[in-house]
Amino acid sequence: MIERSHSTGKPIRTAITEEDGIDFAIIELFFFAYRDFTSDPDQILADYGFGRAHHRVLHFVNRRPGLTVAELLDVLKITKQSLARVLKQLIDTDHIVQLQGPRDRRQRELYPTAKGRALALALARPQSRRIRAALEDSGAVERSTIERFLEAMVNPELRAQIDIVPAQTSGKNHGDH
Amino acid sequence: MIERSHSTGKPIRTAITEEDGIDFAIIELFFFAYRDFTSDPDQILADYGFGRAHHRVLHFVNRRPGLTVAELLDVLKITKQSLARVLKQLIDTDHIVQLQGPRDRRQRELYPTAKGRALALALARPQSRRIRAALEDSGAVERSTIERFLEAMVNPELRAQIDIVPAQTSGKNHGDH
DNA sequence: AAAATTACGTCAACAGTACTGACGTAATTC
DNA sequence: GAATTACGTCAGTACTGTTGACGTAATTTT
Repeated sequence: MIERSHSTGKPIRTAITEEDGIDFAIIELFFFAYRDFTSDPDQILADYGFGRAHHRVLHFVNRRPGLTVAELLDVLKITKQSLARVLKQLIDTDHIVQLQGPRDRRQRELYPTAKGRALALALARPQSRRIRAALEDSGAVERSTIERFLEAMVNPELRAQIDIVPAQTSGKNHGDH
Repeated sequence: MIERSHSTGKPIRTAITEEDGIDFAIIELFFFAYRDFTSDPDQILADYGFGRAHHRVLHFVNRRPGLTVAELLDVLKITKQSLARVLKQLIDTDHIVQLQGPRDRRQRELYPTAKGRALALALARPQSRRIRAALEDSGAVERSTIERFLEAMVNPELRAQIDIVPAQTSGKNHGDH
């Protein structure tokens, strides 16, 4: 049973090399780094019965208060139904509130509550700590260096999403009304 | 219905700032970068009816041919049952073969077939291309800089896993027999 | 003003990946 | 000979994601 059934391919016993100039080292490091990067908040989320999806929603609603459901879907690149369940839970648990859009009353603007902001901060804290430590531990690495590299890893068409980050308190849309 | 039921928290209208020294910028960039980084292979995998889990197994079996099931579980940080389905499919489709461990016959050493190696390479190619482009686009960033930063992001206890990477063709264990 | 479109919510059905806990078998170690 | 180990497998469950369809209120087009 363990001996392969005489028609299968032969085992290759040599490790895959950097042949063809493939950068396996960084590919693998990216996997390990992201795995551990997300493990910090995962533990906190478990106490609330939340998952990674809740975290992402909470993060972006705190980063861009007043964004609409459609905008959020675009940033997360998931479907309406996927968002619906998670968003409903966050609203029911009073972490997020919806307000009718002032210009277009069909839209729902999403805002964090004090509770939602506190949780977003609690989730971000260990991640930020890990980043700071990594910057220090890895020697004379400047923050901007990492920032530029990560930004360059993002699809060019989607880089616009990153720049939507609020400079101050302004918010890109309807600060008035 | 859209007006929150008078007992809910008030909306916070200001964006979360870098208050408390939280590095939201890099946190967010890491999310976007990883999302797009994994989207390349995801498209190829879909053609085979495989998912991201298959990719990870295939990657590590190619990187460390001859690793055992237990070692693989340890690297991936998933449970036996999670691995079982995925591994079975990869074996059934002749991407991976199992050989009885020479020292301990209870163990199954995992090896890629030619087919499995080819797929691993095909999946890694676009990711490597993206990394190279990002290194170039982001200016005078050295590969080693990014490598050191990512390594520092990994939990110290788990950094040992990274170093298991074969230097050449050797393999850390039983190259003989 | 009527018709078309848009923004959102929701229902149903399903897939992939992860989990826990339990049990069985062959091989190794005590 | 008994205990332990490595692996496979079964059952049941949870989370996050998918597609497709339908309904409603609000806005835009004609």
